[in-house]
Amino acid sequence: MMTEDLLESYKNILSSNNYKLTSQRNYILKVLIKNPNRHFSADELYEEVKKINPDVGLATIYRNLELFCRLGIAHRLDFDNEYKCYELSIKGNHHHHLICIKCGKIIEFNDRVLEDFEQEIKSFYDFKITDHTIKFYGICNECREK
Amino acid sequence: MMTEDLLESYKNILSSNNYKLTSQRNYILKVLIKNPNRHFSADELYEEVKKINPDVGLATIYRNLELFCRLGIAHRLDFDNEYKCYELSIKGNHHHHLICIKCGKIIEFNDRVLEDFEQEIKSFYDFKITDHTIKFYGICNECREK
DNA sequence: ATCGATGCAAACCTTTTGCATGCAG
DNA sequence: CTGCATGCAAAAGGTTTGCATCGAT
Repeated sequence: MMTEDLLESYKNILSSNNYKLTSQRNYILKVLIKNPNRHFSADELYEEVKKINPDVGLATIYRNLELFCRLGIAHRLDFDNEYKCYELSIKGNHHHHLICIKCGKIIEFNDRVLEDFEQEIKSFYDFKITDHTIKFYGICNECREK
Repeated sequence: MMTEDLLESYKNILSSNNYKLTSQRNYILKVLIKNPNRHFSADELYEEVKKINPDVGLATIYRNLELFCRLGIAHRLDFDNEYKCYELSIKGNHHHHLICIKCGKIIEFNDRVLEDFEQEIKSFYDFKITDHTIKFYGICNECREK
């Protein structure tokens, strides 16, 4: 999907849910779309958006990240951080993380092996799974060589 | 393993690493051992320990939770909370979580199916895995019936 | 014109830190 | 005794909120 189409689809989600298309929301979405692999803290996103529009408020970033999560446009990532991180929920971009416990580097990987496992859990625990996250902790190749 | 043995083994870890066996550490360990299935925030643990010894300080709880994690006695859980949660690292108690997105209930489950998958990741990404966490989000049976 | 969205600053909440005192080894 | 551990209070850091104003519809 092109980035313009992505932006349009997110705008559609906003307006069809009766949220206004403000310039701030536009800027925030553009920054998120331009950096699909980045895990943004509210403050990092704030710094990026300020480069385009220096008058944004940090509170607006927080309020909209929360809104985007509620609308499924973005989602929170739970790392060991002291702060919350977010990324866009792009279909087909489902992935998980390898987290190096030495340098903190995060490697993304895709998986397709968990579907059988999910089915087992679903029947055993009577729990309808809608999403999952997997994190592997370990030592990356660079840290091992040091 | 009996709870007394557990307590002793944790005390051994502390003293063999030259940390003192203070009454506060003793109380904290006892509360954690008495509630092996509970995910404690620092404040919740503080409240429990205060029931035994009303003079503990919250800072002591924080300092010791951090210490216990460094020594492998406990570990952090990364849920969607605003605060950090901890639980004991009991051998043989490795488990993962089903998290209901409606009521927030957390169901623990064991897994033994990921070993092949880990091996694949290890060779493909050249990443030495030492630990992993899996979280499945969904709707539990009770919430589905409502 | 209306009412939601924003910017700013203050408030909030969890976690960390500095410092004097206490106590385990 | 010695130095780590503690309690207290203050500080820090991220996030939320109140309120007046702005601007999308």
